[in-house]
Amino acid sequence: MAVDRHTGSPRHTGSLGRMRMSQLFGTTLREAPSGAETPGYQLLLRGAFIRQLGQGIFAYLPLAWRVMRRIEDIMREEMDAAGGVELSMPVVQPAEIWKRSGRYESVGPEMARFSDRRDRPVVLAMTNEEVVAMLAESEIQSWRQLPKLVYQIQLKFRDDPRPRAGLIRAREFTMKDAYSLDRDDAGLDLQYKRLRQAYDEIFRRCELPVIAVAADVGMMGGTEAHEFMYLNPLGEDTIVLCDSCGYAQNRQVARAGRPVIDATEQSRPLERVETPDTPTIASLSDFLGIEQTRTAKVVFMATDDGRFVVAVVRGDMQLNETKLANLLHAAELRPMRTEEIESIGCVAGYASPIGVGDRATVVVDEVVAESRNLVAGANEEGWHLRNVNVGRDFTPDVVADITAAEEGQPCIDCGAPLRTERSVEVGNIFKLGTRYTSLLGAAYLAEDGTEHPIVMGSYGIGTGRLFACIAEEHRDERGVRWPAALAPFAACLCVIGDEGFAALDGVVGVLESAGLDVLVDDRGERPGVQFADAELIGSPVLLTVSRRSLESGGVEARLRSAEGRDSTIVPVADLATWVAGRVGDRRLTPVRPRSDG
RNA sequence: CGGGGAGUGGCGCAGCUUGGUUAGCGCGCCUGCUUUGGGAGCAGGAGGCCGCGGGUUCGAAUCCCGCCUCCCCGACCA
Repeated sequence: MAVDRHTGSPRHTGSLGRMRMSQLFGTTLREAPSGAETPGYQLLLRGAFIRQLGQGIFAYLPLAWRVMRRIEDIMREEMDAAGGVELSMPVVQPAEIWKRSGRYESVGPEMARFSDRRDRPVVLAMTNEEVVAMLAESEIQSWRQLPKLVYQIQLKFRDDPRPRAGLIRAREFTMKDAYSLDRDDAGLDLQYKRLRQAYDEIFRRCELPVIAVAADVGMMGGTEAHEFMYLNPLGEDTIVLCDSCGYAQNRQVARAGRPVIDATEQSRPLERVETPDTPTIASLSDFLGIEQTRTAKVVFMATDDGRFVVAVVRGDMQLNETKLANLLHAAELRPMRTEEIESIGCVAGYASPIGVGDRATVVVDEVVAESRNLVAGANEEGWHLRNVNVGRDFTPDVVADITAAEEGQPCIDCGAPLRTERSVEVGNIFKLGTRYTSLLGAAYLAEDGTEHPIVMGSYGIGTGRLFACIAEEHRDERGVRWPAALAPFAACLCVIGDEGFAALDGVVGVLESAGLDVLVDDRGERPGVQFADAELIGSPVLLTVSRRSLESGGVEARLRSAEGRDSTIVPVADLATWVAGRVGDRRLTPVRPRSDG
């Protein structure tokens, strides 16, 4: 068939039309738009996978959408295998249900709120515990109807104060969120464990290396939580790892082994010492010529319900605000303002918990409580106190671990030095318990006729974020190298010259009849342009048909994952087998339901 | 919200300090010819409220004021 590459008329007929490059929507870019600094994000923009429409708001163009659908299909298979059923819950929700759970007030401006035409307050969904609890209330009456696992893949909106790194932290994003409903904690434990396995399998099939770490429950509430972390410096979470025993926790909750403290040291008398110009621990230890471990510092925080908190940690350690907030059952902590600090009789930079009395809650870190004779402020500009001892000089309201684990500190389990890593949270699982179900009245009748609140769990994976992390993980300087199971197409076919176009139908035919999807570059571009775009798009198999390849006996084929550009000639008759053998994971295999345990 | 940076054809940038023809360059785009294995060559074109509004001035992309948007750092964040 003669093919006119220049008139704009259709270049092929029949089923090829589904996968012509000329049909795709979006232009590849030689340079990434300024402002995109994350390397994978740059490649997604250059390859016309995504376009930004506003801060944290993106359009997924056809290439990205094909990848997203494949990711979603993997998630559906694994969620179904874990016993889940898919449903869809509304994005626009009545504010009423969020008021009933108490989160309408507690989550803050991160939740988008507006009014409908009759002035009724509504919100955009940022997660769906309330809706699930309401559905459970209406649908579940008996213990016989439990357990359940429901999930959806659906849009979320969170008005994040600072979106960044493209899709890694967007405001609008899709998320797979799942919710388990059980009779009791034992049932929840079982589903939690099963979902954790399902998540491991999802990330394995997506070829994204993640580790599960124990995490803070945050705004979700509940008793236990794990986050699935992709280790990458562009992440915003710090996790604490022990290479020796496998301890892995989010820094928000991680504990480190305590330093050995000499408990036999005698308490010495309190002593005022003049220390001009020493408002920081560093300047204080320099001035007095003592280790920072011999000092105590005071951090002033206020809770969202207006309580003042004086937190005392050793000078060389950092306050962990999450630990402190959890300890105080506070939704939020903020630093106290200077005038507030003065109002409780303290002087910033030279602060002491001595004399605060009941004007604030005094929380002392365990290490400080056990140490003797520390140097602390004197609540007077330019003065400190030597030999401060907890218990003798002031009485704390609470003694607890409120410091952040640091790189190099001993592991609490095995004592080996801890390591910290930056990471991106791509999924999480929470044991919620009865927090939502009891507030929203979701209960069931047990075998013995007594009523109990349903026990709930919640499980999320950010699909857009997962997509972005995969692009960060699998790339080189020329583009993304998509895992075979996820690539927008199994193969990309570059077509060179009239001879290439003439052979096109036969080549694509054998691939299509083998069930392989091919993106045909029918643009008639020069070879270099086609090669560059094929590598940018990143399908696992790169094919070229041309006079040269045909004279050599077939189609040139190589793998996108290969380092060099060496290719082999594959006869057309063998092509389907060759390609299929190299994208084996791509055709999704049925997943059998897992047995429990 | 605080600190920093940037808005000029689809993308990347220059011009602005020191106001003055028709706002320029590379890539991309359109037409023609030549080309066809790693982002072609030649020729001819199209495309700009120079982010928005106000002000100064005979005259503003350029100077002044206000606002908006985007990016980075921090605060914040399931």
